[in-house]
Amino acid sequence: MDHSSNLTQIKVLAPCPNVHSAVDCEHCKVRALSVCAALEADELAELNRYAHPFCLSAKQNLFAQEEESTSVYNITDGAVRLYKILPDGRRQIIGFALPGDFLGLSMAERNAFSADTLTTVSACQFSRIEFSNLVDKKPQLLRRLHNLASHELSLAQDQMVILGRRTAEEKIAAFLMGLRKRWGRGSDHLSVLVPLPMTRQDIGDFLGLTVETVSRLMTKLAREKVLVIVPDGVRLLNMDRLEKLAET
Amino acid sequence: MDHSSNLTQIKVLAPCPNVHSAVDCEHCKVRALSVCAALEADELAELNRYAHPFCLSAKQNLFAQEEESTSVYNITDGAVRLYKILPDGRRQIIGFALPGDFLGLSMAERNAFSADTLTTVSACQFSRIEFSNLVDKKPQLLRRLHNLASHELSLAQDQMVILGRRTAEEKIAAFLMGLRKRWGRGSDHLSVLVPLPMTRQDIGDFLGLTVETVSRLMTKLAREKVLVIVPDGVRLLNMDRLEKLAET
DNA sequence: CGTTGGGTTGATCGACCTCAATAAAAGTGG
DNA sequence: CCACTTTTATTGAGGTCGATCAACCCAACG
Repeated sequence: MDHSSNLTQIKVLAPCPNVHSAVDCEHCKVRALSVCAALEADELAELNRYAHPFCLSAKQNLFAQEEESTSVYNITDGAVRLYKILPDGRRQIIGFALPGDFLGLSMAERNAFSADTLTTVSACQFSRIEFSNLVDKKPQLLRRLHNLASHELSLAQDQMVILGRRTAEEKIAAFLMGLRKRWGRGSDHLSVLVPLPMTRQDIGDFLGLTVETVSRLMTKLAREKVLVIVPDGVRLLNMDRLEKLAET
Repeated sequence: MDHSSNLTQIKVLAPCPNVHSAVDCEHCKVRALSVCAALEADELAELNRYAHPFCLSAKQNLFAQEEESTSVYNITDGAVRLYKILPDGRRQIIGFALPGDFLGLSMAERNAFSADTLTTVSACQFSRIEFSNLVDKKPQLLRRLHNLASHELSLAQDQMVILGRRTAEEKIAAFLMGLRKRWGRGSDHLSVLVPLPMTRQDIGDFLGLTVETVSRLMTKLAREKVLVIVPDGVRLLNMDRLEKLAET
C-alpha cells in the first residue's frame, strides 16, 4: 500500500529535447487547448518570458499534497496522475492530467493534492506568484482560468456520480469513454484506440475499485468483444455497448 | 425511485417577508461570505440594482439539469440540494447549498445539475447575462468568483475521496463534520448541534449509500454515545471519535 | 538468469444492498 | 382536536457485488 515507494523525490527538470512544442509558446502544440488560448500574439510573447519548459521522466513526483505551491504547470506532453492519500495509505486518484491540462488553476498557496508523472512528461513551469500577478493584469486570462476551473468542477461532479452511483462495470465503461474523449481533444476525430498510460491499480484508485476488479472487468469486456486489450491501452470495438453502460 | 414526485414545477417566487436580509445588499447577512464580499460600497449599490430577492417554500424546484440557465442565485437563507439523475433514476446529490453559497459560479449556458429547496429558502436572483456582464466589468468580482469556484472544486475532490475510498461509517462522520463546519461559517464558534434539513435518503444519495445504511449507522453512532439524534438534526457528543473517523 | 512490478485468475468473505415490515412523524381535511 | 393519509425513519433477514487473500504468469531489466 505504500504508493510513494518507487518515486524519487529528486525532480529531474531537464531541458526538453523536443524544442518546438515546449520552448516557444507560439508554436506550442497545446496552445489552442490550454490557458494560453486566451492571449493575443503580443501577450503570448510576454507569457513566453515567464515560461520554463522542462522534461521529467516517468514515475517522478511533481509536487505533493499540503506542500507549499511554488509553481503552476502547463502539461504539453505525457500524462500525470493527481491524487490524495489518506493517513492509513488508502489512495484516491482525483484525475489524470493530459496534454493541454493546467495544474494550479486555483493558484492556491498549498497543493490540495499530489501529482506524479506516469510517462515522460514535458511541461511549462511558471512561478505561481509571477503567474498570479500576470493573471491580475490580464482579466481575459483570469476569465479563461475560471472557465477551465468551471469545467474541472463539472468533471469532478460527473466523477461523483460515477463513484457514488455506478456499478464496477459502468465505472470502467465511463472511464474508458471519458478518457477517449479527452485524448481526442484538439483533433477532429476520436480514435477507438485509447492509450492507458496508468496501471490497473491507478484505474482502480480513480474509480474506487481494487486492481483485481478492474482486471476482471477488463477481461470480461474483452471476452464479450466489447474491446481488445492491447499493449498500453485498449481498442474499443462495441461503442454502443460502452455508451449504454456509461450513459449519463 | 421517482425523485421528482412531490415537487411542483411552479416556481413560487414570492417577495420575501424578511426585508433586511434579502432586499438590501448592504445589510445582507451573508454579505461577507458570498461573492458580494468582493465589492466596495458603491459597487454594492450597483449590484443591488440587479438583485431580485425572493422566497421559495420547501420542496420546490429551483432549476433543472440540462435546462438553459437564465439566472444565477445567491442563497441568503435555507438549504438547497444539488443533484444529478441517471436515466434509470439513480440519483447522486453533488452538494447542499447553504446561506452564503452561490449557484451559477460557472455562468454556463446550461445547468450541469438540478436544484431544489429543502426548506423555505430566501435568495437573490440575478439574470445570468446581466451578472456575466457585470463580472466582465469588475475583475475583482471575477477573481472572487474564481476563488469560490476553486474552493468548490477542492470540496468536490474531497468528496471524491469520501465516495471512492471511505467506509459507510467514515462517510457519515465526514459528512457530519463537514456540514458542522459549513454551518459555522461566518460565525466564530462551531456548534455541536448540526441541523440536518435533508432526509436520510438525501444523505444516502450524497454519500453513495442507501437510506437503510444511513439510518443504521446513525443509530449505531447514537448507541455508542458519539451523537444524539434530535428533531431535524444531531447533537455531536464525541468529537474526537468523529474526527478520527473523518480524518483526511 | 534472478528479481521486480504489473497483470490475471480463483476461492472465499463480508460490507453494504435489497426486500419487507413496522414505527414514528408530519401533514390534511373534517 | 381527532381520524386518516403520506412521508420519513427504523429494524430485521437474507442476498450479492466487489473486496480480500493467495497463487501464478509474464515482461523488463540489471
